[in-house]
Amino acid sequence: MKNTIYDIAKIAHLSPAAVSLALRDSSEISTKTREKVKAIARKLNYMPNSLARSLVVHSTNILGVVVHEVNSPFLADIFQGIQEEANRQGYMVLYNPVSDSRESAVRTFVSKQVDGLIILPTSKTKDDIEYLIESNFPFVLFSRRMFDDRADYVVCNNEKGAYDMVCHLAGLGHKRIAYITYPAMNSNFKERFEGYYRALRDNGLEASDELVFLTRDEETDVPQNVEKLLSLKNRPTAVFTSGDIMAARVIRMLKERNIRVPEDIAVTGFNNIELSELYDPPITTVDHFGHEMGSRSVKLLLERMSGKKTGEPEHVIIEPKLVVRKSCGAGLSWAKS
Amino acid sequence: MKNTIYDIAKIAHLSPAAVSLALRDSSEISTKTREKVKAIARKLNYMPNSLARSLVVHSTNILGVVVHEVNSPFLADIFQGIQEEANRQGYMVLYNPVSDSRESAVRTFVSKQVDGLIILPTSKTKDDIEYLIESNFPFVLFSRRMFDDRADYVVCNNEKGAYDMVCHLAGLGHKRIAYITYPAMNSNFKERFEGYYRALRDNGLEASDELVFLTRDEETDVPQNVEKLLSLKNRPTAVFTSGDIMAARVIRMLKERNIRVPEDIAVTGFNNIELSELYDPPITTVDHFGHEMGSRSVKLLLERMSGKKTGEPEHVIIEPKLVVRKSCGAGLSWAKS
DNA sequence: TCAATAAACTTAACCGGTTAAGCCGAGTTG
DNA sequence: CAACTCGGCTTAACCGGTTAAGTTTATTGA
Repeated sequence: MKNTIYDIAKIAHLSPAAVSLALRDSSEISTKTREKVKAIARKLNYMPNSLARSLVVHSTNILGVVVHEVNSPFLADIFQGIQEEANRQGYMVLYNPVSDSRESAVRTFVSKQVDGLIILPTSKTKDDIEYLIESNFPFVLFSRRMFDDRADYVVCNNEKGAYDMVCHLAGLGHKRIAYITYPAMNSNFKERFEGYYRALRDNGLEASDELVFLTRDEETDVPQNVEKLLSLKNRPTAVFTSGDIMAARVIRMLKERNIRVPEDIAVTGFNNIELSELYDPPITTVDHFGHEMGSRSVKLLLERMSGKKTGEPEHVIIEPKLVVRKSCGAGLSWAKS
Repeated sequence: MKNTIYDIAKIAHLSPAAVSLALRDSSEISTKTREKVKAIARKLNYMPNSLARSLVVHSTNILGVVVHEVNSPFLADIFQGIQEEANRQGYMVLYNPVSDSRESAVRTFVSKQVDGLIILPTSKTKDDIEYLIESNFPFVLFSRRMFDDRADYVVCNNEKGAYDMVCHLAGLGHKRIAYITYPAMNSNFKERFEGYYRALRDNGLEASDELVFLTRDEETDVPQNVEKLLSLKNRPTAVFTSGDIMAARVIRMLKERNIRVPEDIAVTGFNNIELSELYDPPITTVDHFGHEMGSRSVKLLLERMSGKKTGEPEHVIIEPKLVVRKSCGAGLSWAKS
């Protein structure tokens, strides 16, 4: 059942090398024997063993993806982008052990001889990335800025995204704009903070600590934060959140308290995950172009792997786009006042 | 930079075989040399080449996953389950080319020498599965019933899920229960149909063609179907949908027409994806236990691979669970009438 | 004390391909 | 007609590990 080129060679009265060449359509073999070889291969249901090939050609056509949080919906379209681009270019994608604490996922990947790595950098991957840089192994980071001067990465311009969103809210007439966010534990959230503050400044709006709400755990902290927000003497009329899921949670919580969204309070999100379009009301958000982020990551990685691109790390910054839907109250009469 | 056991052997004045044994903690090697070898390996930053190993031991510790629709949210928790269980057992997961039409994903996987395959069967995979059965390659199907007598699979009891849901709606007092669904193109949808009808029968309710709405494309067909549904002379008071996303779409559409959910019309879904808990109102649905489906698939596959399980194909049927939330109107007073 | 046994390695074949180098006979050229 | 070219194939080394079988030395048992 398991046939090799040796089996074919025997039947065809050829050397294994000839079979190998024939199967790969080498011009060194006559058309006649090529056909013969292929016919036999077909008859035997022959399947080449990629391992053997990879071992000698030093390439597996596999890309590794390293992420520690797998099920984040904001990763969904990024993965999709990675997949599609990788497949288009003839690569398969191998995902890392989710909770593989025994051993570093990166090491495992290198051992498996993947041709390149696509990594969502976290504090956990720091050592691994150092290792990759040292060993000159091709990789690209995505979604977060890290190792700025030493690594390729493709990220979204989070500062701009947040800035645009808050400007949009300000443009609708909102004076007090709250911000509910994850703590600034990585570049994404740091930059969204900066965008938020810059927008407030540029629009002459007050920036106050009481308008910023940190949530570590969505399930428990969001309710608390919403309560705090509502109890403010001068209640905000808009709340920008650093994620669509968070926005959805906030919206529902407000509605449960009979506060209308967007009529009483506008709520907006970030990322533009599938949910935001489906939600009621549809959530105004900023599209981080995850699909593009994924495909660009792959493209950049492949360029680096091919050796065409050398030297300075390249930093791809994807410009996000404001997606105006209902939850911000755009077009409502009160907003014009 | 790229070291092999030969490099280590040279330095340690040993044979490559000894190094190989030492690195794998074979008892055939003295503790002293083992330590020496490991020290050298560490110093050289040695990484074993899995390909070489796999080539001779005939195992890659990689599982392949074949799906044609990648981004379905109902796959998210299944994937998660597959990942986690696979990793727990020391396997990595390789995903198939999304749109790989050039060549069958299954063939590619077999060529890459994955140890086993987890397949969401569709009409496209029919030939591939025949091939796998013939060549006695270990695989397991999931989510859909197919090749009943010849393949292992793990599926959700869709008939029961639909039955329970419709019974629940009937129990709330609904007399006319509509069903908006994808066409019965696979076992899942077929079974949900059966469950729907059985529940109607068992509750003495009318089953009429005008209550069943087929949607092929959610974006375009759902609005149309909702219109049709609303224009029915005897308007249904509940609509069961064959998916949470569909349910969300229906709910929003109804609300846009100022029809309250669940007060005017109850709407329920299927699968219990993340969205359904977040939605407003939270969607009553049936949990298909995707995570468990994923992990059970892996477990079953590994049993088959190990040779411990032989003979008759095993069919794992996961019992779904009704998840009552708000969208069905449970607890509302009108429902009791 | 000497064969038998065990411990600790080494040798060499092997996994299933690829590929550089070599070989051979037919055709071309000077 | 010798020299050369070249198409078409074979040989053999190689990729980087694993493993069965063999070797050597120390240990044990009778």
